[in-house]
Amino acid sequence: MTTIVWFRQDLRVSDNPALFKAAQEGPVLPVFILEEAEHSGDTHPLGGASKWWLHHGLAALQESLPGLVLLRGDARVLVPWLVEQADANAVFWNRCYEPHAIDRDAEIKAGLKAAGVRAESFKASLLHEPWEIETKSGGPFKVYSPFWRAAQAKTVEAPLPAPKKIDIVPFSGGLRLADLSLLPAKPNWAAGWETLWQPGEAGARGRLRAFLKDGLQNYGDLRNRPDLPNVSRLSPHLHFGEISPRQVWHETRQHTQGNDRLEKDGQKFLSEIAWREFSYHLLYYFPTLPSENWRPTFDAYPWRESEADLRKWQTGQTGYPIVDAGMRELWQTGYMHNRVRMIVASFLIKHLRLHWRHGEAWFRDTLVDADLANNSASWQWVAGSGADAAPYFRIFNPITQAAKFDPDGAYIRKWVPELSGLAAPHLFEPSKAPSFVLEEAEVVLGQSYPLPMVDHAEARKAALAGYEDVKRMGQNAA
DNA sequence: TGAAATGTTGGGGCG
DNA sequence: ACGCCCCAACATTTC
Repeated sequence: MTTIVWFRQDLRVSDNPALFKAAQEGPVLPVFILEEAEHSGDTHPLGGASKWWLHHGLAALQESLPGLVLLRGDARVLVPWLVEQADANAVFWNRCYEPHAIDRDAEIKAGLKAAGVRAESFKASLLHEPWEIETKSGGPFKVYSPFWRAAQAKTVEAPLPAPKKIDIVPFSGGLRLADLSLLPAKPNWAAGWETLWQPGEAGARGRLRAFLKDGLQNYGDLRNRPDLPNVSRLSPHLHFGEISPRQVWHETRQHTQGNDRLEKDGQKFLSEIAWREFSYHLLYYFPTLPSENWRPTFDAYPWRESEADLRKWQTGQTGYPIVDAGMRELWQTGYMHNRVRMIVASFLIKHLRLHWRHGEAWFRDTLVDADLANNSASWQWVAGSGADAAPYFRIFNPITQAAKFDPDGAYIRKWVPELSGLAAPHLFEPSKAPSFVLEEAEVVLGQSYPLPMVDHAEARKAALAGYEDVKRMGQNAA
């Protein structure tokens, strides 16, 4: 009476409803299937950084679940195949919400049921199912704040413990982790990443606890400071389900209880978790979110195309220190501080007028926390084309943003070391520094560090001018 | 979870 | 003493 537990984006044993229920019922065969884009039909496949994380996340899961079977290929084929091989009578999994995953799971579930095999899916990756939260008139929310209000009115279920005992069925037909080829070969751009990150369930719990203890105080303000350690850095753990939002929710509340100020910071932190929920809500109801403007009027925006400019942005050679610092942090660590994500995204879209899809694709390939819902919702948020998005005319000034949020320049100095000799005000805008200051700092603009690839004031004007087309489109439609 | 342009106010220098 | 101008400093509007 074996139950297959199909792991996907839920690489944990605690608060794992599919695993918990299966373990209660009897013998369990846990499996993870690496799907390649060519058979999954996924138009937004796993990026390189995500693969690195996945490798280590699976390694950690294998330690707590020694019988975890690894397969590679088409889940539509492999799940039924495994059912037959293991003579299983049920398959359990925790739900995913990406459009291609929904289609795939529905098809697999129908096939299993037709074959007389039990198939059950569970809520595990969200506080609330996208369809559990709706407006008074019965539709999806399109604005964050009322969504968050509605979410707060609901109770968040208590997390499940890890199963006391799991009777794991042996299976010999799986692959070794190395056979999944998830790690970069040469060049090994992820060298040293294991000192930055601890993928896996234990790492996730440790990160949450460290954050609550050392980072949560004054989170409301300090979370905007890329030079300080006051963000949780839980995003990759959440993406791969090494910790559940329920666990984060309850542990945060427990930690802050009774301390008014800390409770406020905790609430602010949970509201960021709620942005993740809102993104999933949007993706569920608007499955074209990853590729199409949510506001169709933005189709009229006159985007530029420039491989060379895109490359400068990707490699952190724009000549704007805060932008370059962010892009280099991303490349070197698989992560970027959220405040800086907004700045670099605004720069790509508004200063360079390159389509947000280019940014979405680059982030998806390079972020360890790349997440279809968060990534596409956030890019459209910055572009102004999304639901409850920032207005298009809100254009970040990369110089004042740097001065505001990296006041001492420590973040810039860390990631753009060729500017480390410059003192604070000049560091934000080297091109305006007097020549003797540059000389003193051993900065040669155009050589050791690029000149600004665009002029801020001009770029801003051009971006706003382009927006006129969008407005015109809106008028025509109305 | 902006920035820049424009408008308003009030203190101080000055004839 | 007074009006005038300049211009921070702050507020409001616009993009």
